[in-house]
Amino acid sequence: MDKSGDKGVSIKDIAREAGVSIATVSRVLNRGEGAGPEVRSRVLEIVERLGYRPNVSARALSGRRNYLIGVLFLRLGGYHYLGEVQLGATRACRRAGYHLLVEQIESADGMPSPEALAAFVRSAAFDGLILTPPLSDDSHLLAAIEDAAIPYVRLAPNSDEARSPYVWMDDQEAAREQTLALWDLGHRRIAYIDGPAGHRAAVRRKAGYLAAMAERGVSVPSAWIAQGDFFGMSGFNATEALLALEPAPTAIFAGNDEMAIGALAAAAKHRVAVPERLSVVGFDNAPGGETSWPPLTTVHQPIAEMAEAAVDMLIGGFGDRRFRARVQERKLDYRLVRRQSAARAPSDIHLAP
Amino acid sequence: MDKSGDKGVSIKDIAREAGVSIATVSRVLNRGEGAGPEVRSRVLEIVERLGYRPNVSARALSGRRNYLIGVLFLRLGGYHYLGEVQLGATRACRRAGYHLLVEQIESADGMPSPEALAAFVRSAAFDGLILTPPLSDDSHLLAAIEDAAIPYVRLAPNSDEARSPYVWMDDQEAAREQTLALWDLGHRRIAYIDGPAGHRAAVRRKAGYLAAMAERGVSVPSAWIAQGDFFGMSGFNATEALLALEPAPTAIFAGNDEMAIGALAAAAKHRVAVPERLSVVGFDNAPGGETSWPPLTTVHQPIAEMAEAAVDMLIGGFGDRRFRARVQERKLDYRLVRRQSAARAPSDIHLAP
DNA sequence: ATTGTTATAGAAAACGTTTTCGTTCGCGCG
DNA sequence: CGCGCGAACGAAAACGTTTTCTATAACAAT
Repeated sequence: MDKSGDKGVSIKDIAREAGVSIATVSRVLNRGEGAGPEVRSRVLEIVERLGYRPNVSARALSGRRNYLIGVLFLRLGGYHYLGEVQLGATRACRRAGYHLLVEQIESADGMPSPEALAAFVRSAAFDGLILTPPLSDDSHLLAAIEDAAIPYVRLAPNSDEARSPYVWMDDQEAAREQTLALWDLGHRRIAYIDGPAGHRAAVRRKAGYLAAMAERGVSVPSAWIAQGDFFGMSGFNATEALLALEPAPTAIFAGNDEMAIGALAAAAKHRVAVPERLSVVGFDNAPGGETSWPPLTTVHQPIAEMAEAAVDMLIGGFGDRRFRARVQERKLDYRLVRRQSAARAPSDIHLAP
Repeated sequence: MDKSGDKGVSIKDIAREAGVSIATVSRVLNRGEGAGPEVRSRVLEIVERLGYRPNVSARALSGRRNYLIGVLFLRLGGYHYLGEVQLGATRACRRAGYHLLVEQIESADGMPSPEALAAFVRSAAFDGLILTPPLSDDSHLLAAIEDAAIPYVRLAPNSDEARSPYVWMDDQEAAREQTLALWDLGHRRIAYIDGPAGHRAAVRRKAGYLAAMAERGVSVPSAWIAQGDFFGMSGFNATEALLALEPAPTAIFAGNDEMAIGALAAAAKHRVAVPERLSVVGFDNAPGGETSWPPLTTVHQPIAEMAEAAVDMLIGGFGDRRFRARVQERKLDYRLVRRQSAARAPSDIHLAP
């Protein structure tokens, strides 16, 4: 099809064909201006015809931009979050001609070594970085990135909000609403399964739960709050403990869907009917919640959209020298997803006519 | 800490510090030879001390290599596969100093447009590509990649095995074993939920199921084979249909775990006790299978290891001009995971002493 | 008419490597 | 003693861009 040699067509080929210098071609391509309209359209036409694609490496080497955005990810729970972030970020990158490099950090214990993170930050020449929780709050990492002077946007940071632009969702308000919805179904003994300490989502969601309970004048016994880690197994274990309580809670609010699904499994094991005797609700709208039995009532979190917004923010800020200083913030909406794992509290039956 | 200017230390800094030319430094770094032992150790020491990292772009521009490997992924079911592939591939890349670019292809219907794929292949300068199913069998894509002369390794290809190196697992044998295990538990009416047409894993697993049934002299009624698409919901629907059969199957083998979990949900909905009245088994060892109730009997597929092997194969073949021609193949082992969703067939009870 | 200003466009430097091609030097061999 | 040869290393070209600097032309303002 192409009569050219072996490797791709370069800017020189375009310049020769159009009878102009490579500088002109470059100008036309990067900023529309800087060339006469006649020359511009000729160059553009030839670029199209020859299927010219700028060499990323050369471009990176020469100019400031690398057209590369990195996402740092630490696995915590399943891959749903990762997948969605990646989907949204890829979308935004493609739109702007950028590429996405996702690094999944492995760590035996909770946190990866600061050196590993710093090494990664320096290893590739990113134009910008997206940080996902709980990395959004890793101060070593933040320092390393700032040291390298790389612009970054955080997803759902839990602290130091003024430190960088960020994208978030009101986890606390959503959890409050979710709790209140249980209350309105007649539940009074509502237990909560917490996520890992320090994780933003965990902290905020618990705060929302507590706020709702306080609003209704209930003081929450510490036994009602079980510790989890966002993995399904912890939800299972926590629920077994919660069900052994006397009196047992009539509803369990799990900090994320994976734990909620674990809770469902524990209830099934102990033959506690859901939602007849126990209501279970989660948070995230993870895919497993649709095909659990009963299907899970949860909160939809627009993860892909958040990632998309973060990348747009990042790319939009590239011209800006003082990007980091001028902190922007973008808040996205949640949505309650009512399925069948939550229903009226059993004690309510006695009150029925 | 570092007394240097703003941006990183370059090969020139090393050369100056060591009192040699940059050519020498480059030689020392790339092939250990080409310099005297005294000079070599001096250079190495300075590199270490100054924390020098070669600039990827410059290296890419100059040499042949770009130190970049791409993974093409089309979502089918959840993100478990993607996450694991990415984890394994990242590991292998990091070991060899490469970077990984994951592209998640979106598509409304089954397959993405050939143009979109071709554009992606050309867009970034990959040294090599990893293809995951079902993209492993997309002939348009394969042609585009070969046209661009990019080495590639396929994960679990379903056809044209001689076309490129590939990594696989014996899905068929595993499915056969899984089916036989159900047989040995006394099950005779074993139904199967198939994956999407054309998907290698679906095809092979079904073949294994059929082979096992044939081995035991059972002719499988077409009603026992339900059509699914690897998403959980399809397993749910298929199971409702299967349970309505007369006589109903005593065991259901779902082509993947997500569908198996859907099957569990359908059983729960219809109050069919698992595993007492119905056994359900899956395939993949996805995370949701651990926290379902009952925990799912399945087959562990070493996805991360397969991806790791694929990347190693790719990088190992880079020196090799005729990489594609000299087809290698690497087979990894599966492992049956026995949990509690499968047990002796109910009819067996009558045969008990 | 002269000067200043602006738009257009080319020449060339710069980016940080790898690699090719020499040059120098020491040394074994005739 | 002279010659050739290999090892060690430096000079410089090349990779494909972006960007700065400069030159020219066109045109407005004096």
